[in-house]
Amino acid sequence: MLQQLEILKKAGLSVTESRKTILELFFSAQGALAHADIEKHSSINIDRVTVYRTLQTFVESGIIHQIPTTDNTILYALCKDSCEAGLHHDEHVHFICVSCNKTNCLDDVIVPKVKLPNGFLPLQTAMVVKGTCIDCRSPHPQPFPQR
Amino acid sequence: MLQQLEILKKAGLSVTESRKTILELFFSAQGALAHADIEKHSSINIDRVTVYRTLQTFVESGIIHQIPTTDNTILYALCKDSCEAGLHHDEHVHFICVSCNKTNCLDDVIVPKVKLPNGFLPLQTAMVVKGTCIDCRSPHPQPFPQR
DNA sequence: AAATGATTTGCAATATTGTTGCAATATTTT
DNA sequence: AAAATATTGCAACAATATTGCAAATCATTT
Repeated sequence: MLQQLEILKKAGLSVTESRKTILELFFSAQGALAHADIEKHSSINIDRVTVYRTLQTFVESGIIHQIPTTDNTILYALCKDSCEAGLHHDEHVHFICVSCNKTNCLDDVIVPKVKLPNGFLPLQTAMVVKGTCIDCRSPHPQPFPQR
Repeated sequence: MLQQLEILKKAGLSVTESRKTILELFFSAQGALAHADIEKHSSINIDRVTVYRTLQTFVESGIIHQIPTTDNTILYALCKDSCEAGLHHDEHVHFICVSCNKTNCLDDVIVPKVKLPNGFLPLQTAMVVKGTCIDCRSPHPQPFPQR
């Protein structure tokens, strides 16, 4: 709660109810969130348009980062420490569980550098692993699949 | 032309005009294609729905593979040799140029293995690099940005 | 604390994108 | 060539995304 406020201020953003609420949701979520997850969240009553604009603002301010997917959605997750506005240092691996459908940031697994052909200049690299997560392999799996 | 026909037959698919046309488009394209690229392609007059279904069929048959993006689209590109139906061996790096917006398969750059935390079981890994491609760094860049 | 100015929000309208059922058509098989 | 199967296009619909603008909220100054 205190933390959220500081994040917004540090990013130079106005502190509004919507932004606080959405930020809080990210903190309490166990994985990455899609636009639809936020919009349809039971305890939230924020206009679709505001959600779109808030997510965009947060990305531009380095508060959250995007995770690419192959299902016409964009997933968003909190940036750890210091992502500068616009330029994200989120060079960690993302894991999408095909069973429970949760997406986790593996913050400790950094994306390895690859050698590109001559002339290709990399700026940012995303790595997304699909598979089965630890919860779904443990003896007590989630009762219901998520998202 | 001959090649396209064989690909369809080998995949056990009916050889139809739509499929031949779309496959041909992939062969003549310089990069990956999104649904919209195909639908809006000048010389093509295929129903939206057919395009959706064709892309889905091609993915399931191992003819094309999907490339995840962070812009609410899915990109598709031809699979090189042997992708089995459903299970793709497209473990190469994809490069999205932030200047001309073309996406290339870097077929020779294979995705490195990463060590995941205990309990995480990987099935498939995607790696997408954003940056500047060789064409846009060369002395004669594309006159107009694409896509 | 109130007034001011700047920013943000929600609504409405619109545009774009994706899905489903079904009849007509095309393809494959016999 | 006819029968059986599969594909296509249309129509209707559903879901998702974008824009302009007035009302409301927030930050700043007094």
